[in-house]
Amino acid sequence: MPHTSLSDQLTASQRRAVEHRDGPLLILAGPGSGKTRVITQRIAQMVRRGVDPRSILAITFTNKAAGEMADRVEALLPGAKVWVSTFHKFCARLLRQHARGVGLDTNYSIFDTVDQRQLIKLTMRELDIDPVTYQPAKIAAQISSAKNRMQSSEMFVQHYEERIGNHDQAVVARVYPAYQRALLASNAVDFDDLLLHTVALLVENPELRSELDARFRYVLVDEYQDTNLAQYQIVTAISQEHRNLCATGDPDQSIYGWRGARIGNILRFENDFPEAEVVRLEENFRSTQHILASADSLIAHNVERKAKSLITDNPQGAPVELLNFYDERQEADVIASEINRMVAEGDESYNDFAIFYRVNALSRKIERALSEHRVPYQVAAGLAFYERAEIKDLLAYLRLVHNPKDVASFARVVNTPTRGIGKKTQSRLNRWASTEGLSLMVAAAQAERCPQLGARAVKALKAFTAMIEQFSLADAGSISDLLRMIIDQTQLTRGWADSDTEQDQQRLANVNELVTDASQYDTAVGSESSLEGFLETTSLVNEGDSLDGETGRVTLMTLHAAKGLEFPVVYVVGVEENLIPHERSLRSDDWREKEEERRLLFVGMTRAMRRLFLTQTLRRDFRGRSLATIPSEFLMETEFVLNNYADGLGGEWDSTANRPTHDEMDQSVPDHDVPPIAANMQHARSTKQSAKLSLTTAADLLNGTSDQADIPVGFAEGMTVRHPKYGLGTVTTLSGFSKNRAVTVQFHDRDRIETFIAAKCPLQPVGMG
DNA sequence: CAGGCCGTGCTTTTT
DNA sequence: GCACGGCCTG
Repeated sequence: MPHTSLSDQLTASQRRAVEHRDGPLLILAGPGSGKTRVITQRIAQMVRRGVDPRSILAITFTNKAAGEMADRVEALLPGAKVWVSTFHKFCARLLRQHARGVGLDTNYSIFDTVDQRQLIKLTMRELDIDPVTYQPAKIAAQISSAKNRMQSSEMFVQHYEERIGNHDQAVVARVYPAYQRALLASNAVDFDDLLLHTVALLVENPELRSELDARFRYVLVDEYQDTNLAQYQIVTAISQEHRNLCATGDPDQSIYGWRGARIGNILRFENDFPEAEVVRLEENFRSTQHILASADSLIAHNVERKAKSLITDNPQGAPVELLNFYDERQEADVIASEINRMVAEGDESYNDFAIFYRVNALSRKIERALSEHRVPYQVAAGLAFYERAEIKDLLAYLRLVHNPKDVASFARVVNTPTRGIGKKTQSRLNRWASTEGLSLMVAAAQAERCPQLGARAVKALKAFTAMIEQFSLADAGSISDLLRMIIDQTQLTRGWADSDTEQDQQRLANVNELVTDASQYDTAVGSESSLEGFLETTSLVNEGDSLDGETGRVTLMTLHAAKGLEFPVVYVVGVEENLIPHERSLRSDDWREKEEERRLLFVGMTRAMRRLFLTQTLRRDFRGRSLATIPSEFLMETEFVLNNYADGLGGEWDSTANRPTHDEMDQSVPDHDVPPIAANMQHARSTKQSAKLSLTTAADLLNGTSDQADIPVGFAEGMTVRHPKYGLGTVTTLSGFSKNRAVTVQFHDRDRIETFIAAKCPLQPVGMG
């Protein structure tokens, strides 16, 4: 494609981003603004202007994003050697070359979360810390979060000793250093370490840093709003002399703060690089005007952001609809039958639909309704291929062959399948190996020297090590053959083939798939074939990426998983207080957490191209109990028309099954009344009519257009109130409508924060301030 | 050493 | 409400 016509297809700001070559560049790209296209064209443009492709490094977070970008660059510049990689893969490569610099051997293992947990558990046992009282997963999370703050074990311990920490921190202060030592002894790193070791490498070796700075003269980072401290330091470290750092992202789509991502990194880009050019991509090519206006109105309520407008030439489209249901059963049934109706009318096909929810737990009831209504669907969740037990087992054999010090892999397979090396034997071997200073494999090979072990255990251990030692890539010839050899000798799949349980058949199929993967790898890399390379792809690649767009199925996923995708018709279910915003963010004293929740809903809404439905119910099952819900405070910040199904007049919903009669509803839910917001909008009940309706914000409704005579409105933010039990407090938030109007109070005594239903609580207003 | 029973404790999850 | 992990029994 000649580049004149190419530029013609770009908007003015897109062109500015594409044409920009030297110096820092910040691309603030709103949802659906053609960001990936801009980045890839920019790379192509740079190369056409004489930049050496090998001096360009493009970094993404996911393999999927990296793959897409690589494909698009390849299409524009066939054969160009631009390095497109994920952060973790980039660091893994760098560390292979400089492993010694951080105390590792080049054949180090990469521990995933499961390995990590296992090693932490092992470490805790050695420290005599009860893994029941202190859950390894939680300890692991705290260690990971410390690492995200770039707090080494030494720093954590020091920090802990300087001020009195709590019980958990005392445990972490003991486990963290021991865990790091165990990792080193295993010649292994966890995901966080890949980044941290790289930072250490760059800090401790100024000459390496400047070598990389010079080698990667042009650095592009996608989704910059999701970078954590370590990633930020890596990127900035290699952009000091050659300050051609191009950061792209959208602060409004930062939804991984809880994993250490720092929205501040993108917000302060212009401080870090004062000479930066800033390009805003504000034109949206995805959604209708109604959808964008509604999403924009929501996100405008965030304080921590860069103001950015969302504009589109797309048609106005249908208004965003808020569907109000009696309960989640009805919610799921109506969604399922509505999808069927729209498909039957020929407007849409199943793969045009997506259903998003805040927590995975919500998917179950939707899935059930979809199958009952014969709606084909796929769930974007479940265990990733490489996380399945049988795959991990097989890979652990491979890892142990490659890195015999790998404790997690040893522990995983030493008795899988069972070969008489039980827990007792293992812990005796552990203890002995650590006093003797031997790795587990070496200790097991000379188990007869261990006085605590019985003859049978010794025999089993020696047989195990002898078996592992005869596995070698050189002898097997290829990785797939090595895998076949392992499967054959270990009898890992014994019994599965004859078993008629679905699970065993699935396991067998998975194992076969791994062998197929391996042979594909073998042929793809030819003589370069190495255990290292194969293991690296399997530990850093997630198969969950391969969610298909053309399956003819409705897609279900969490709001987090939805980022970066688009669907013609989107349902966001459970837009209720405590779900989104999630209760945890409401309990937090950090207001930023609620803003992240708002961004999460924003991300969900902006996935929609033509139709967007938000849903809420009056009651929802929560941990086995059915509770009255409170509408999400975010609803008041969006624009929608209400389509009420909970009043028995409901729209198109005529499913006879399981629908509560009015009598049932009266009995079971004393406060099931249609809120005024709904009553006010009863004419909005048919989906087909909605396009004719005028837009109303929930806030408008709340401000008196509706009949609310019986509602106590006497609360305001900032007001001081008295509670008979909790004493004085200050009203921090008001949310919900009508009878669901809720008041959140921060009590002055201690840290108590409580939310009440305004109509029913014993709160006495005492005055303002 | 497997299979069942009970108690616990619950977001999100790019790598 | 359900899933996972630990513990106990056959």
